[in-house]
Amino acid sequence: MAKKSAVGRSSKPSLKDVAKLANVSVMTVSNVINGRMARVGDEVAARVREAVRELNYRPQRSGRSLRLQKEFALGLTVLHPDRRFLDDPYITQVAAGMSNFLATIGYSLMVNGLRNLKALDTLMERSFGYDGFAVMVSGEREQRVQVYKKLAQLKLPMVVIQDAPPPDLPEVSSVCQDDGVGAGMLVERLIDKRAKRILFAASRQVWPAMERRAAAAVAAAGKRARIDHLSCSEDDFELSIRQIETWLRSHPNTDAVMGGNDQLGLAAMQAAERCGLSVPSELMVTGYNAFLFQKFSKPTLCSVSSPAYEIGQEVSKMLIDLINGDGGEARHLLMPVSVVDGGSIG
Amino acid sequence: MAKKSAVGRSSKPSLKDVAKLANVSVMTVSNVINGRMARVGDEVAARVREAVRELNYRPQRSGRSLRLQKEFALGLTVLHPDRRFLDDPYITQVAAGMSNFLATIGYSLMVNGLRNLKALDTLMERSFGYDGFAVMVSGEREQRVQVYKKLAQLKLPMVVIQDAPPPDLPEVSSVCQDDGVGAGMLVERLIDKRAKRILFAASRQVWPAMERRAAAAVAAAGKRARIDHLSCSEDDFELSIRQIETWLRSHPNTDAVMGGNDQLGLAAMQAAERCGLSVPSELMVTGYNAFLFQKFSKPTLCSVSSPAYEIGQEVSKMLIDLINGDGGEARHLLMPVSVVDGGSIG
DNA sequence: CTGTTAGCGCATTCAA
DNA sequence: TTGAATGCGCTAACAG
Repeated sequence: MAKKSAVGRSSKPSLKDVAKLANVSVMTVSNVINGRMARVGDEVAARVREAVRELNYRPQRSGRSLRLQKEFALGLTVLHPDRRFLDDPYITQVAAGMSNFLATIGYSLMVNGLRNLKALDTLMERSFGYDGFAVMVSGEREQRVQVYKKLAQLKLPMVVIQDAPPPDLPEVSSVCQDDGVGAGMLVERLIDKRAKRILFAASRQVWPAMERRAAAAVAAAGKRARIDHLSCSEDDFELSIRQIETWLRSHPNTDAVMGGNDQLGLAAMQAAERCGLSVPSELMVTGYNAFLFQKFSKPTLCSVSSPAYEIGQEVSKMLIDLINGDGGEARHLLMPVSVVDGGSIG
Repeated sequence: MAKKSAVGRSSKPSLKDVAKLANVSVMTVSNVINGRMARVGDEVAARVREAVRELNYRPQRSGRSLRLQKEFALGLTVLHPDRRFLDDPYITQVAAGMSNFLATIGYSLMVNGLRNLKALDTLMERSFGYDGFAVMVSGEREQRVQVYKKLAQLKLPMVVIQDAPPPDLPEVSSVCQDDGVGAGMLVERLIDKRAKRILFAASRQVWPAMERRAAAAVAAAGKRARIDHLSCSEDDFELSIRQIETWLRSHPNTDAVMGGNDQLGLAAMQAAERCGLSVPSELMVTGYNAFLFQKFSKPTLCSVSSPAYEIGQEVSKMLIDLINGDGGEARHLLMPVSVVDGGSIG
């Protein structure tokens, strides 16, 4: 008497069930399902399709994955201390871009929020359900590098979003938007309008892209204008306003505030109002990324449009190429940006 | 000579590789990995762990899934015509709540945006990588019901978010926030402040929750106040403002505008300003859901706090229970809400 | 054109 | 305490 494994067969129908009902072999069913019609006669195919419909059969991913050694999914991993890691519209747009692109090729998107390095360790001990992943990391450069190195140990195709991979990981690709140019264009506009002293208001939680924007602003200003820096609480909007307000009161010769993103730009608008400064005549304000918020103020915020959605698409394409072995060298994509006009600079 | 299958073994290490290196059987490795220490000697366990580290072994999900007939993942499916289906902060919070809860039990979250019914058909033909899913659907009730019925054919655990499942699907659970109470409380406040005529500004893209808010407002007002309705373009903020502005100009006796969400509340604030109406003395304004936006206006928007994040967590728990067979009857959870004060009603 | 065989990685069962 | 056998659902390769 043969030994019996105790694995209950799935309640879901399998190829075998369909094959039995249609009176064909499992391979024939597989061929029909996967559109290999050259290998199946029309009449048989019809019978198979009928059986599929009758049983409400749908291929099971785990079997296919095991056989083909592919998970047919990509991951999006975000390292951010706030539990609402998905709240940032930037991340949201990247996720939508990835999900929509992947849907066209039968892949899925798995999202992962990690609040700290410990969560990363936990994640890494587990098995993964994807063939490659994109990663967005907040925090200081040193910590970010640590994260990238750790993730690289997974030996999975990986693309870094909005940051430069560390130099000792030459095989890792990246996609960034051209924030150097974006911030530079904003500074030019402000200087054109005779700004001599500009405050760059960043979020306290460091994002690499915001650091780049700040650095680019300084570089673009050169000796023509002075750029000050302030880091503001990110999750407490009221606090951000007060921090900028305090700064404006103690530095009354400030001509403009550049927000590291649109939220901070909006905070600056309100800070100006509390100081009795009219925008743009007495204080100019800019934002960055121009998602939903950009139009929420009056006058509307001058900002820079972000290709975050397109970044999601490009990242996905790069990962798919890497998975299929068409990757070649690591690529570093720089997506163009453009200024979105708004009354906040006149 | 034995036939050889052409399936290349994975480049990733498997239990077999670890077993060979540690000079034990695969089962011993499996037992160590899964913490079944009662079945393994300490010395052997240490040897296994060393081998695991050396090979950088991580269990492969596909094998485990196939064996246990579980995918260890849940899905979040959103039906919304905009490609930026994830942009709404509501969805974002639900996703974060799900993802964070699932991370604690070793599950993953897969997100799916569907722009129309055709995309739904495409999705349904494919194999799934999850054991159950939550669904948020926009559109008219009739279309929504059609979607729920179709999805129910998957025979997977399913929970509807922010809508009532159709009566002929008694096995489907749901989670809603108590928008009847929320909208009612807002109306009470407005009537307390002597509002007689109130405009409810909804988005043109129908969401069931917004319909409920509108209906609850009418019910709460009774004969004490008149509730008018306006549907506004959702993605074009400037257009929303103009639509509300037009309405206010032609109905000067309006006392208050209730926005179906905070974006619409903000649009109403700007429309008021364009009409020269001061808020709240000449026109009161409320929003709904109180995510990021609520504080963006001056005065801040009176709104209703949404437990969207908690909904994400509850939905996940319900789905996990259903998957584990602890489900019992269909449950219909109603999450409490509370009013968030703001200067926009005085 | 259709069927048979084999094995992907894992965990349950039973034997040693 | 450890090992061997078995099969979950699927598809490449080959045989008929």
